[in-house]
Amino acid sequence: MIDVNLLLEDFEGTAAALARKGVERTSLESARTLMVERKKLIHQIDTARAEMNVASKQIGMLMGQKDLAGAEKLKGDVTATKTRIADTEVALEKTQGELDYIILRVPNLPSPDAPDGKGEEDNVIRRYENYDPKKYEGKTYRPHWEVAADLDIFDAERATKISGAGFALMKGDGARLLHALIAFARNLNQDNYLEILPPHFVRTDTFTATGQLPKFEEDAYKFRDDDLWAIPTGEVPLMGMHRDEILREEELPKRYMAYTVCFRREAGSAGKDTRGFQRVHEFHKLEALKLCTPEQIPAEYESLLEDAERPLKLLGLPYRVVDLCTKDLTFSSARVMDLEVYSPGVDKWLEVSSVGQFSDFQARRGNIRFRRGTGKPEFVHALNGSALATPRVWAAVIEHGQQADGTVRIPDALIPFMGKDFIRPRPEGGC
RNA sequence: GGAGAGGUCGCAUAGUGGUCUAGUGCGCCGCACUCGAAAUGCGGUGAGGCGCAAGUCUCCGUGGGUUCGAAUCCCACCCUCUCCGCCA
Repeated sequence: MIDVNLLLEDFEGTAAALARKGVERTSLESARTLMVERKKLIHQIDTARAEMNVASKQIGMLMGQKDLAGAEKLKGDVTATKTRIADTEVALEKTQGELDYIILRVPNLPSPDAPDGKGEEDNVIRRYENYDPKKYEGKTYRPHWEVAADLDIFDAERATKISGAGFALMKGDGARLLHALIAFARNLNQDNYLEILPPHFVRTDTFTATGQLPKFEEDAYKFRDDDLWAIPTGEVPLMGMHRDEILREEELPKRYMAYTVCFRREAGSAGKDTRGFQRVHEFHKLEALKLCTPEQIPAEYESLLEDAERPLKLLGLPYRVVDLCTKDLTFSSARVMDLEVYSPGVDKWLEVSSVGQFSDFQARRGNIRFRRGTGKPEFVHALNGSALATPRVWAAVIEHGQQADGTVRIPDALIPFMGKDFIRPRPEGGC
């Protein structure tokens, strides 16, 4: 959530920044009015409570002096004050509820550096890497699901048989490729990130603190008998780790990575990008996340972007870096660079990583702070991105490595993790 | 899953209805003493809200309840420890 005090301290500036994300000025004005009302009510309640505390103390003194009549009289006064407090509290609760409703739906302020725009078409392509259009001219590239089906390393029908639509099942070298990709990426980052292997199921309070609820409730898997949710990304447990903590400035930046399975219901996206391996309910991902001070953001963001690009470079995949415009930024992000790999099989650019700055938007929700010396706690700033997301990178390796004879060439960098240089059809009867 | 014990201001502890606006020790910060340090002494030492400020309100695992008044009593839940049972 945003800092609500911004609405009182710098309403015009805040409204202008949020307008770049398409936020209506009227809802912000309502929030500001509610803020003023809220402060007024809190002041009334505090004053009344102070009266009550004094009176209660006097009652204790009178009782000690055996002045029961005096005590009884005061009790009556306190009861009246209590009623008044209760009434004001009801009003406060209502005001707070209305304020929360608005504020929880206000997106993060975009970074001043983020390009202006009205939608996807205004995103700015910063650069292309390893991409030469001529390389694909006059050549036929089959989509990954065809190549994979012929090699029998991916079995969508049986995945559907056992779990329903939207699930993947990998076989033989397909499964091996997935593990190789993850191991490869973990290796690349092992010196710069502390690896965490977190739980995949988290409690409602964690899910709420990291901003998944209420917004993504429809897209999450919930357990029937326990208060647990299946994580849609490793970001959830990683952000949850330091919830309600005050870190020391010297501890920052914290750099974490976590390999997790990610679970998403993808409700409402049926039929969209669903072919092959592009959108599934369960996939594997290595997530990188950093917590830092505001001053550390530029350097940490740059290195995070490099870390997200490195595997793509080493795998020899053509990709481009897309600077998302204000309107295309997600709810909680201030700045995002999408990494999109070119898929020659479908002639499309597919997002494989979103490297984002979230400023203190998430930390405020999760109450993650740090302290400079003996100063007041401040909220930490968060950055995160996929260090490697398997479904799409897996597909890209298959498409780019496909050979005329139906085999798939494994990129050199991946061979040590794959244990072989080609994926070939399995011999009949062999394992 | 069953039985028992317990969760207090960074750590350790005290506190069983009214100077607890939570005491003490350790740690930490400041000052004094010192050439400097140790030791010692004195003072301070959490988070959040409201307020220009003085100040004030809330927080003793969480949420309810009883009471004029709750760390303290009652209920539910969460977590930790010990023992028993069950089980990869």
